[in-house]
Amino acid sequence: MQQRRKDLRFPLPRGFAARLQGRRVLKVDRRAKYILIHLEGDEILLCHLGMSGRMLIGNGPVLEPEAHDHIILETDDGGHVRFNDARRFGMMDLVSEAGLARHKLIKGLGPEPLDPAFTGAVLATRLDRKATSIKAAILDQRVVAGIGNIYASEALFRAGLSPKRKAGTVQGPRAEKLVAAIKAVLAEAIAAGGSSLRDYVQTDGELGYFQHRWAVYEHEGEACPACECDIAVTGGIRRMTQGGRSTFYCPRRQR
DNA sequence: CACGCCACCTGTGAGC
DNA sequence: TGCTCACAGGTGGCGT
Repeated sequence: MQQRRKDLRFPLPRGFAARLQGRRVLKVDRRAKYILIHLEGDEILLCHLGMSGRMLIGNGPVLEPEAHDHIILETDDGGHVRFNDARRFGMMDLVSEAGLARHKLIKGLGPEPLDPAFTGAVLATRLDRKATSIKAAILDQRVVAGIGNIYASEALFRAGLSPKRKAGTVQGPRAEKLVAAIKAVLAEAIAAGGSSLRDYVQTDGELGYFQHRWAVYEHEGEACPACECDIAVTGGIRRMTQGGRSTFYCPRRQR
């Protein structure tokens, strides 16, 4: 294990390298956008990729680290896993199994969107009386965990809901429809290998290709795939800024 | 407490 | 060609 910086977004924990040294990996899973690497000895390596972070798996030792290779995990078969993150919005921490649910980055997280327990009724309850926009609400990891800016626009488009709609009004059938849309968008994106912006790659180095299926994201001015309307009249897909983030939507289809 | 906004950091691409 | 500037996938923290 090579630790090439003392911090990522946050300081790495004291004794970080020593606490990883020689630990066998028991399993890897995740909660929301956090990767959980469970290690022998009651230690979980908690990782978040931020916006630009990548885990790159390679054979053999890392002879010459590349720019922004911050953490290099060496495996006992002679291979390695590099955490590379140009923007350094990613983070890592170590936590015990019992401490995970109480960890400050984990404890407030909302339900997993792909969990069968995440239903329209559950979302409706969590949105009840929320004054903020539905776009901001589904991006809020405390409301539902794991939806990012691209999939928020895509899910609202599929559900036919305006991103500007007050979150508290998404109740009953609207909440059911939104939950179905969120599940469908995420499942399809996972099956397609994720979305690529610029140089995003999967662990095998291939580009994700869900971006080719975006209906609205980065399609400003283009025809809405669900409308028959004349683009010369409607202007097609629109882009606006909400909370400093881009939102793409069809004002005719989404209400 | 709920909400809106900014900062964090670097790379990229557009515009001049 | 080379410079400057706006913007980018996330989220913690602060002010209101």
